[in-house]
Amino acid sequence: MPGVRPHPGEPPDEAAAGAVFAALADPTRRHLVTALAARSGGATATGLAAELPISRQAVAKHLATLDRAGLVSHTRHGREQRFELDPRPLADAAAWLTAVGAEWDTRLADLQRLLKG
Amino acid sequence: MPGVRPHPGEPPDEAAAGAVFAALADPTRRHLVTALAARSGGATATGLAAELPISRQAVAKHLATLDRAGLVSHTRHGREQRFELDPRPLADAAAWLTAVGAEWDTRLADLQRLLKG
DNA sequence: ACTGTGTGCAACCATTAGGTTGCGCATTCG
DNA sequence: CGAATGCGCAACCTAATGGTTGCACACAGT
Repeated sequence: MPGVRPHPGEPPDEAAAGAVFAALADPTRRHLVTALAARSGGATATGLAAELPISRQAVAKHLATLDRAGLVSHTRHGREQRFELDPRPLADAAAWLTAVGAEWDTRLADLQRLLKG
Repeated sequence: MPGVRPHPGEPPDEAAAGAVFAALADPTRRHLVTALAARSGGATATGLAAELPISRQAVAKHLATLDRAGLVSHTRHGREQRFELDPRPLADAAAWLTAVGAEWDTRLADLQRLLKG
């Protein structure tokens, strides 16, 4: 199961997490990610653009952004290029989130322990 | 433990997750979030700006952005305004990530089951 | 009462981001 | 071969973003 399984022991990769957050900051990109998550066979830029109100080139740009964040892998198949989701960086982002939440929780616990005596 | 504890049963809040991703897309904002996670007492804009290479107003803008995303709560204390981390929206973002990862995993499993049998 | 410190508001600036159109090239299909 | 389809590249436009400076106002401490 290569999906999202954050492991508390590993220090969160700030750079990778930041790249993922930046990539997922755009609603269109989030839609593309969910669309790719539902198509295990992968999809083409034109195919994805067909179900969106924007042009193919805009989709291609978004896919390039997702590629730079490591969230997508592209394979040339004849004259068409299929994009497939790579969920591994999602784990880095999830790890960052849980790390911050955990830090907060421990700080809060420290504070309460301090107040109680 | 009010921190990050994603619950698979609940459908992920797309809007909240998107707001969190957009908020955390900026490295300065991520730094502010981690800094606030380490200070359970909260911090002021000027205090946070002191340990950053940018102006107080820039920090204030970032804090306002984090506030809009629900990641921070501000309380006026005399003439100074203290900002405190609110980690709850982080759970929405984490839930979104795990949901996408889980979707991908099941799609992949379906595909492999299809190929094998 | 006066001075200093912390905020808030506004104008302004440069860069990035999301999107479009147009064109040229390669590959598949009739 | 010729037509159509899918991509990639480049130029361009607009709006948003991250940052700055300047100023006015409120509250604290002496």
